[in-house]
Amino acid sequence: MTAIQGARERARREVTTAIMDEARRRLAVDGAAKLSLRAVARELGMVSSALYRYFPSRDDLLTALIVEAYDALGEAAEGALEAAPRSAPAERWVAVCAGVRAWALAHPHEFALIHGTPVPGYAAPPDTNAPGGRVPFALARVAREAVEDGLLGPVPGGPLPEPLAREAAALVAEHAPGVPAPAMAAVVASWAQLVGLVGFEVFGQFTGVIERSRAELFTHQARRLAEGAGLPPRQVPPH
Amino acid sequence: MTAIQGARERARREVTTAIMDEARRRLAVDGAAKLSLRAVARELGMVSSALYRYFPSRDDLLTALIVEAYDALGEAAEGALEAAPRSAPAERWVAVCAGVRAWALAHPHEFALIHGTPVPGYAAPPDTNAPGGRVPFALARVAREAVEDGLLGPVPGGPLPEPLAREAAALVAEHAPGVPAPAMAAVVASWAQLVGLVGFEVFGQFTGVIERSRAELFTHQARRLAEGAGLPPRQVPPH
DNA sequence: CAAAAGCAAGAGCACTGCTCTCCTTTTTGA
DNA sequence: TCAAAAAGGAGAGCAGTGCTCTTGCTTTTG
Repeated sequence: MTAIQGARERARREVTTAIMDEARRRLAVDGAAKLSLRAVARELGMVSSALYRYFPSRDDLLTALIVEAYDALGEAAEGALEAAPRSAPAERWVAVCAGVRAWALAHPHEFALIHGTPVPGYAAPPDTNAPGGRVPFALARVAREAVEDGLLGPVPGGPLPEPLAREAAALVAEHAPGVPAPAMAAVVASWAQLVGLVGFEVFGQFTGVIERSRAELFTHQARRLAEGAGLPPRQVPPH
Repeated sequence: MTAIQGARERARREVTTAIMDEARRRLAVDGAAKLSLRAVARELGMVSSALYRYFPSRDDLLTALIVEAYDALGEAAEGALEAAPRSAPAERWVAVCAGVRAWALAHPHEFALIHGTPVPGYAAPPDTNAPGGRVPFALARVAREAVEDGLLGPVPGGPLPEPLAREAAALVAEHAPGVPAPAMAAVVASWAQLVGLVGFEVFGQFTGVIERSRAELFTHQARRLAEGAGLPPRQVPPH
């Protein structure tokens, strides 16, 4: 009525976010695989066909939710990074890992959306690449800033085999200048292993194996991943 | 006609395995989420309702496929274990990891079935527990036999925090007598991290990051996981 | 050899993603 | 100012889904 730039555009934004809110809610009930456009529309008091004015297909709604989830997870990781003191790289690394874990446990269905089984026939569009890179970037940033501060120690595990050294060097050049290639390889692998640890918790695969000390096991392993990237523990033990 | 124990029972077995074969085939096409009983029945030249004589619901068919996949993966891991010489525990460990990876890459949809997003509203029945434990058991067996042979070195990472030490000790008592608790905790965590590494490859999350040296990265990390469990590399480097 | 059990077929229910046509409301441009 | 254009909503319809129920036929069993 009074708004600049048209009431219609504003209404469109509102309906769009209402759809995504409801979709996120239904995600937690039925899961991504059974996310139903009709159910979302019904809950919103609109007819299913009207929903196609906002999202051309079910997969496009999914894509929007995926991007949103990647961004939320990335924000959790980056937030944990900012909050940790730069002088203790290993603790920063563990903080990022813990941030990822906490977000995933609080949003299991959205975590499943981005790190569970990919929907067959659904190819993640390039829009998801940048937000999907935020967590590994946060890990790489810990390594990069440790290098800048002269806090990166030797990376255990010996020299990298040839093709891996080359690819790691390419990643270093593009995303984390100054970081040694073995540390970069460790960052990438740690990312996958971190998701593995978190996924086991979120998907309940530790049931009956580890029940009461999952947080401890996780932290313990996150610390070891940090070591693997050349980030020494708080005080170097005398050997 | 002539068979002992009835031709009917034999026919039932044949039809059951034909259904599972076709379902596995369709799994590779449409994925677990879109596995359709009707499509399976259609391909087999039967009507959909007839299929319910063999599997009371779609989820029961899924369960049968899950158990089968767990067993196949477990067999791959155990086969790799048997083939590796007992005198080199770290190499055995890496061999088990490589066996898991190879099977997963060869059967991505069946891997997704057991280590992807759990189907909402579907609780894995207890039948899946035993086959699901075969891979971690294989890893634990490497540690256990290394202990028996006096080949298990010190486990890095310092002492376990209290609740974790207790749970790890319980696992040791039940499944791997003689293995130190820190090594057992490392085994369990390695299992999750192994699945994380493999999952990233199978689900394509390394796309655009690591392309040509995934095997090298994987082996490198599997070796580090072995170290984390107290399995020393082939020759201890002089420090 | 009749009764019982097993199995296939088909119709039907309530649901899904998606398309198309109709109609109303809002925005836009001359 | 007012008609043309764009946008959105409603409903019917298509082809597909999991699953149930009834109807017959065939095999097994007592």
